[in-house]
Amino acid sequence: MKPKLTLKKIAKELDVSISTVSKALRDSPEIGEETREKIKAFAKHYNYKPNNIALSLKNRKTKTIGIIIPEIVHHFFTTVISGVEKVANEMGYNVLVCLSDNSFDKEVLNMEMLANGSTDGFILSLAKETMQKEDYHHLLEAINQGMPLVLFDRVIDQIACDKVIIDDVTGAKKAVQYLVDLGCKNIALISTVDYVSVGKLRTKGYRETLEENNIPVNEDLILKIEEMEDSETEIKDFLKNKEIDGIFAVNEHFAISAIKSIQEQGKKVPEDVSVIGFTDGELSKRFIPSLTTVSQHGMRIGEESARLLIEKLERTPTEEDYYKTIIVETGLVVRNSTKSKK
Amino acid sequence: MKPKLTLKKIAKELDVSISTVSKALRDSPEIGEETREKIKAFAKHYNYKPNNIALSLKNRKTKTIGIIIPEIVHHFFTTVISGVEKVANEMGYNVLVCLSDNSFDKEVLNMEMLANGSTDGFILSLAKETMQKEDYHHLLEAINQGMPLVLFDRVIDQIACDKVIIDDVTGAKKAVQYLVDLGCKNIALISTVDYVSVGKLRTKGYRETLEENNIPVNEDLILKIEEMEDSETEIKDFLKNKEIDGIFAVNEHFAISAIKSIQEQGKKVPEDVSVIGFTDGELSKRFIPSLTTVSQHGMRIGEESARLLIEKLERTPTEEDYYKTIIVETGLVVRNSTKSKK
DNA sequence: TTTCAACACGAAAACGTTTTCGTCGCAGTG
DNA sequence: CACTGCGACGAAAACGTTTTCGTGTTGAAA
Repeated sequence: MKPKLTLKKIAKELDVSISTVSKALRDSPEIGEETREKIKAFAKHYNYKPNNIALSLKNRKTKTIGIIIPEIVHHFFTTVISGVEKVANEMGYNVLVCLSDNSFDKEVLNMEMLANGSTDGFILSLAKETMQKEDYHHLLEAINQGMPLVLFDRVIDQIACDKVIIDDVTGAKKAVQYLVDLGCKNIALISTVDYVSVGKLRTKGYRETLEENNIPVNEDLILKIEEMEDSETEIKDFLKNKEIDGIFAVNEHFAISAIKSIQEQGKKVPEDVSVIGFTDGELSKRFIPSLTTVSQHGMRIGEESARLLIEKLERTPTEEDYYKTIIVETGLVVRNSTKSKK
Repeated sequence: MKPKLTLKKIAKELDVSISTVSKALRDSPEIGEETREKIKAFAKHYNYKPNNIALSLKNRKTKTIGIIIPEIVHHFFTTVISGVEKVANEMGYNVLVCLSDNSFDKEVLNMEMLANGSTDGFILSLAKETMQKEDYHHLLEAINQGMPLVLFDRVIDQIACDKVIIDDVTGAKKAVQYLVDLGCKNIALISTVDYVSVGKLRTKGYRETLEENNIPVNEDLILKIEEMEDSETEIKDFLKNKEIDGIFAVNEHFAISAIKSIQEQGKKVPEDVSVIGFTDGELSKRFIPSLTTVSQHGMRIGEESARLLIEKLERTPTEEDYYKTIIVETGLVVRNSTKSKK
């Protein structure tokens, strides 16, 4: 086990000064050709790699970006990570991934851990608990310390920073309109509680579409779920004895639970009931019947977030500060959980 | 935007020396009570946090561990990450996640990125391409530089380091034996190519179990899949015109593709064919019929890996080096893709 | 009054870089 | 010969810590 090679060791070995070694390796014209070649040959031969920690300290930047997500089980978030990774690595950045487990405290803790030098900036999707508490002091603090912040997916208006979102309202509208066009008259909505912005916005799209089509909104057909754990039984109860021919669910899991319940009732999907989910994950593809979903392009979201963040990181400090919000459009992926259009 | 508070600034502000501030904050008895309290009050009020980079440089350790995984779409890997995160955070470590995308080059690149100071040690599951090339110089190099390494899931014997694996052979045996006990006579195996150790070992379990039950192994009933992309059609072709009543697949996806194909043939699962998969992911639970699977406890694997790594990191250098291999047992989760036992 | 601990604090080195600013020797010029 | 200029290199500061080793000031003991 040989300890890592440093400039100092090279310098001693070749009997020159540290500065000379540093300059030679960076191709400074100050150094004579002979010495330069000698040093470079030596460094290459012994596989010298500069120590990133020292560089970070010197440059006051780490070339890594932190991404904090509420949960990794959602396939959506994993595709976002891939997108961030892709762009970040292209630009020479590392990516540090942390999980908040939807807990406010863990989110704060994670940010504090990363803010003390580990990271140049953040990409994050807020924990459910955070949105509930509406306590954003940790975000403000980061911004205040000059750490750029990009919010994605679960964002809030109150914070001034770059944001990458999908158009939830329009996405929901596409889905519900599709159901209406299919001839559905009684369309149920299975959503999350309103403090998750996603739930609120998709609900909005649902309502607006119905109104636009002169279909009265029946509050009995709207279910708001608080706890993921109980969702399956809640949905089952909700669908009991209801006359519906269409369901719009705000995520895969709800959609699938709904289909199961429908089938247990002896009805068929899509013949009797058409179901559309949100978020195009592995489940949607593989489930039988495969799910018609609103697809949000996680990869794109990750890429855009990373680009936004790195842009902020690399701009000269004099440049004007202004914040962008990028909207990544959604698509409707039609599969087998909806009737085919005639 | 206020720049971060440092010891130096506190020192200047309070008109003491840097050393005094440092000592006061670390409760050194060298410092008089009055000064100590004054400094601590000031630091707390202005929310001083030591700079991790500087600490890393000084201590020559970063308190972060890097985890490199081949792909994140496998739900299994995400649970491993959670396990690592959990233990790591408990012990005051950060976790840096990188994806190799199953590419040898990306794996090497990632390791090089992390090895230069970003990380104290590695937890990794080898890329498919790496196992194919059998080129492990990057692993050896890391070990050589004194960076502990823990391999999990996809491991190789040639490298001397800590390992966390599941007992693939036994896991496969459990599954196949279960099928045999169900009365299946013609059990097919859908596996990956042999250089993925997982594929090889599970195949071994399959063969052994059949032999133990005096069932001849029929090579025509064994499918080895190279490319995930083509798996669906390959499986469909494979299952055509075959008299089988049981299938053991080495992962969820293969199992589900198999079920789909079976159903398209007009046969029923589990009435006509019982199917067992490997890896208990979201898909297995949600699919209809829900999948009977061999469950490998990713969370446990992650936890054990992290524990192993941190143990190595924190042992005093004089202690004897020796390597452990931890085997995390598998379970059989019985669901609806297999006939019920009579 | 001198001497010596004990106390409270500061100076400086070290971690591994980069970069600014010397400095030294030598060649060329007048 | 005296100056200038330049090529080639080194010293040192800086990034933010921790820690070792002073050092100056007390108060008390001799």
